[in-house]
Amino acid sequence: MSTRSSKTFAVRDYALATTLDCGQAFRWQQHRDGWQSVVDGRWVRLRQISDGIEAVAARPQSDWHWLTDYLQIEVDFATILSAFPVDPNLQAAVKAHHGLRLLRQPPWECLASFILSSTKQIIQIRQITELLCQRFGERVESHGETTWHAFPDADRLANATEPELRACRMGFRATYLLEAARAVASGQLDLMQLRTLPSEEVRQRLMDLKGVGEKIADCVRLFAYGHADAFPVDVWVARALRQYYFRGRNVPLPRLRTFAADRWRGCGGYAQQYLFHHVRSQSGKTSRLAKARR
DNA sequence: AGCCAGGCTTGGT
DNA sequence: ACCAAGCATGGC
Repeated sequence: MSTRSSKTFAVRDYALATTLDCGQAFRWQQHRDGWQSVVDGRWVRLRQISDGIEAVAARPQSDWHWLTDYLQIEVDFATILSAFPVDPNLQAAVKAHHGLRLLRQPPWECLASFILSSTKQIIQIRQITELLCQRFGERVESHGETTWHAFPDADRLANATEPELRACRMGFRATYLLEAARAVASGQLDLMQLRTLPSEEVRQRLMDLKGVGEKIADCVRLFAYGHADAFPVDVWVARALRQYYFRGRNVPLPRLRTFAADRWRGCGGYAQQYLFHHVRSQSGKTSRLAKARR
């Protein structure tokens, strides 16, 4: 078995930049032609190359499973698409963002990040997460100038104080994060065990936490546990659904959820990510156009 | 039921 | 330049 600090993964139909920067994970930073972050406590730099992804770690790795699992590079893209019902709107989104993938994130980091995400915009979630990692995460070995920290584990955060967390500018979310950290650290909530439980039960156990509603529970189901049916509905997805399927009518959230569950059956997760990204990037375009016209 | 709770970015004026 | 809106959860 080779142990080198860099490795090339052959993978087709993988839009690395879009995948890392589309609001499912919050710690990826662009660096020249690549992307850097900490995955499961290991610093890594990724770069899109022809027919694959090149990874550089801080030190030699005999086993890259931590990364291949995170990136889900074994997933066959065509299989995902073939599960979608015929749908011009979704087809347009898939065409525009071909190769956008879902990541498989470590459950605690995912849960904590999305607790911090409530009523926050992506850029702010990044800022809060960065502060949290700098102040509470273990320093990790890396290449380059920047210092990197692991995402702080639940034990560490369970021993933090609410004011310390608030100082990371998370506001009222501090109590929710602290409660979640204590539940996980004490073993009262076993995130590993959730892997083995049925979807509905996972959802319920997550929603038992204060600060975790339907949307955030579904984000964790989708991005950490890989539940293909999870369909988190945030403002953007709601906007996309109303625009594409209800002629812009003001359809209430619960109706949108049942609509999505019915339309995509078990495979709404990927559809949701495409709709989310598509409607967001279109919104950016149209507002820039509106500005340019003036 | 409707408002508030951090705070930072974006968009409209 | 300034000001409002957005954000998605729980508590009052």
